[in-house]
Amino acid sequence: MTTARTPTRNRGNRRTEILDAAARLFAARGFHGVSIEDIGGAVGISGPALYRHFSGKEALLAEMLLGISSRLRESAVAVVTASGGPAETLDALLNTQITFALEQPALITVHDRELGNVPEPARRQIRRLQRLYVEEWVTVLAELHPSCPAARLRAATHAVFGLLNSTPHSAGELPPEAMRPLLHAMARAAIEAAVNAR
Amino acid sequence: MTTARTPTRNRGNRRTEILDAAARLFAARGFHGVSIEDIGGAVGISGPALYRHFSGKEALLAEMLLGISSRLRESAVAVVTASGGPAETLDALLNTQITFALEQPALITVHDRELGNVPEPARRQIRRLQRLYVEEWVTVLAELHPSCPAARLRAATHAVFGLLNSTPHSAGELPPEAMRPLLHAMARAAIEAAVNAR
DNA sequence: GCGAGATGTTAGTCATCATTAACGAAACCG
DNA sequence: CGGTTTCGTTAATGATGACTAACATCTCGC
Repeated sequence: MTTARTPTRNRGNRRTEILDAAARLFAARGFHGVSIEDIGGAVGISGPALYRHFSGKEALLAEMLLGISSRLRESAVAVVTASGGPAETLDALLNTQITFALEQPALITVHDRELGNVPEPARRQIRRLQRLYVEEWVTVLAELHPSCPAARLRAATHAVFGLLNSTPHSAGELPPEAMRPLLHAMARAAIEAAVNAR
Repeated sequence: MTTARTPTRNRGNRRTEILDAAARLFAARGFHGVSIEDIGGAVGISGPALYRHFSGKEALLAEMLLGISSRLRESAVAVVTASGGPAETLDALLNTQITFALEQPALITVHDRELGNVPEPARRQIRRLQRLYVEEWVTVLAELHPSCPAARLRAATHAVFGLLNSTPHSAGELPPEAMRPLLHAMARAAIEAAVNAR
């Protein structure tokens, strides 16, 4: 009915298009605050058509979170293996996380709010990837500061994530070109302070 | 039926008891992920009894967020007016925010996730209180660093909130006695770095 | 002792929503 | 072309959940 849409070249794009729209909606209103109809509407199809692409709402969320955490983890691994010294590695880790936070604020938001709504086979896997991601950071920090206990490094890492992921809240305060070095400098300084215990 | 409960000395406590339980549930599963029945069950009453205390689920959330943001704002005002120099004031602001984040992680979580579910008369007021709270911080920071543009101070403030409010994620990594000075040192260093632009 | 108010309870009601069913049409394959 | 796959559509269906109604009970002020 809706004229000749979808020129068939949308081969695998529908899925990612749906995932993108759903991420925005979930970030804005929460998983349970968004209906299947809302998600479909956001990409121009309506309601149950989603079931041609995903087996259900929870499966859609699971794939979304799995995608985010594995992308993050992969980029961290890439940075760490390609590395020169640990100081440059830390810099690169900061840069990738900042880029992600600035470019995909919706994904960042969903990533640390909605894990509880993922059903169990996938949840464990996502948690595992998240843990591995944190451990990449902790390992690099431990190389830089071997005398600092791991628990403190882990706590500091979480705090830095909080700092960097605050961008969804401060959207619009500064242009991204200014935000990027600001976040980098703040995070670096915070890490230094965390490690130089008293 | 349920024996002789509620010795009548629970005069205004039921409301706050309900608000506490609801905060924990909302923090864990999100506003739409929690039913009226769940909230009632968490305080030993069941379901529609809540309507004896609140006019509805959204009103309950509104009162919760209003309470949080006005408490935060009040404590900031108290700190600022009682102040010696700006440096001590900033320290005191950090301490109150850290105390709040460590002692009431559920409230912190709800506070920056669920504003979108508050209906409109109250939402504006909560936003206003949040804005005023941020401005208390920005004012103090501006006294300390007059040459730094306000937009940058605001962005830095949001980033520091992200850092301090990360405690719900890092729960259990360190005991609160260790967490408190760690967060304080990290936040202080991050602010210094933010202000010493390049 | 007794009406009133406060606080609960259980049984509807009415929406919303995820999911399924049954059906259509375009594109691709042969 | 004719059949199959792909991607949509619009009706059910069945749960769940917010809110209302009708009905106790308990404590108090008097």
